Amino acid sequence: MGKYKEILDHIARYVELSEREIAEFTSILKTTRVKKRQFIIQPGFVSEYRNYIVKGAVRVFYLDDLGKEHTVSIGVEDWFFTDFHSYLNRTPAEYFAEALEDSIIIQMKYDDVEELCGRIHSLCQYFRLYIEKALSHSNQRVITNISKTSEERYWDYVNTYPQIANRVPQYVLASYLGISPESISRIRSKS
Amino acid sequence: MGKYKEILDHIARYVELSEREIAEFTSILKTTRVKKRQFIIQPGFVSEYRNYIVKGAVRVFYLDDLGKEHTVSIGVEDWFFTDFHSYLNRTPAEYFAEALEDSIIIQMKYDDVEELCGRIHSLCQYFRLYIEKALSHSNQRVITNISKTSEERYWDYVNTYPQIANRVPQYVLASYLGISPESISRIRSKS
DNA sequence: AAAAAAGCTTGACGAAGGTCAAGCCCTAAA
DNA sequence: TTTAGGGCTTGACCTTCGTCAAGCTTTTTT
Repeated sequence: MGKYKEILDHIARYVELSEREIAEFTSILKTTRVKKRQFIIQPGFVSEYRNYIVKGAVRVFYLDDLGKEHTVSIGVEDWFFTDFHSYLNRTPAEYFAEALEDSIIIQMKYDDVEELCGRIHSLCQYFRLYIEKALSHSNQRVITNISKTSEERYWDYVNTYPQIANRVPQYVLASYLGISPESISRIRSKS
Repeated sequence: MGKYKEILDHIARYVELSEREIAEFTSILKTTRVKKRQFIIQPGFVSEYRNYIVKGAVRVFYLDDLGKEHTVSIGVEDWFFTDFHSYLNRTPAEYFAEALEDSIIIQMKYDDVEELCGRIHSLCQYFRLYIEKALSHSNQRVITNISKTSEERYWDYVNTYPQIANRVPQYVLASYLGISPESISRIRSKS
């Protein structure tokens, strides 16, 4: 079971699973390798899985009517991602998920997760606690977006996630923060 | 138990609770009445409760360094609100929650909710499912904020929540959408 | 190693929307 | 019914930031 060490450690930070529960949980997992620039989720197809990044980096983005990209999330090791709306409602995705590097991800199907959460209380607890944190984080992002200037948002991000900011292309960061790449360039050149 | 009908109906849309579980759950609930303009959460104090609105309207907002208000959420009947970060971490709140009308809210304490979620599987399921939906919604709001113009955001909101838009002051809606009240006024006068 | 693709920078320009200030309107209290 | 306060509107102005275009640098591919 060494191959699922990372995700099991992640869960262990929230709840304790028995040997039997671990076995049941890992039985629904599937490891997938993707190459840089490969899509894991595409509009039109249902986002069947919750995806956990073991190694690499992935961004989720929305392509608007004018062809502009808007990044929903940037994930590296130990992050989950999916098109949540598509995943929860089994409707076609509206977002792309694209590997920014060659990556290894662990995937778990909606039906399997729901079935296990229905049977295993501690797993249900884990997902509840994890998602609550994610929600608090998402709320914070909304407020940051409407209350701070571009420059503040940029430096906040770079200071909070310096390793991610160095790792992803600047235009990805720009579309995550809602700033044009040119403006990011100008902000950087000021100092 | 007629007094908890609304919130129990809300839960019943996600999971089924036994008589005994309903009794345990309602035992941790407390009903509070607040007057218009009264604060339910204030910066500096821990947001102890998850709050459910039975009747009335409440907004949660952040006051920035320059004294500008930024609305995190606008809730009416059948909505939950809290300062999630404060509630989850038992740290002082950063947001205000203010009654926009005389309101009736149901409150449940963090410790009580956690204790019950640890014991009652279906309640844990309920919160998990509800929060997952809230997260998907919050993600959507982030994307709307960075990808649409002020005018689009305004009309989207008014079309999606016409009854809320009519019920709350325009400056509240403005600070929710990240637009100045003057601009909202101009957008409206165009048509 | 050469060619192509992807990403970053800089400048000129313009539009969207914020700020400030004044006045109006409506509700609720005296 | 008058007055005060809260909320909304309108105008003038100005700042921020996005767009377009061109050139440069770095990375990837053949």
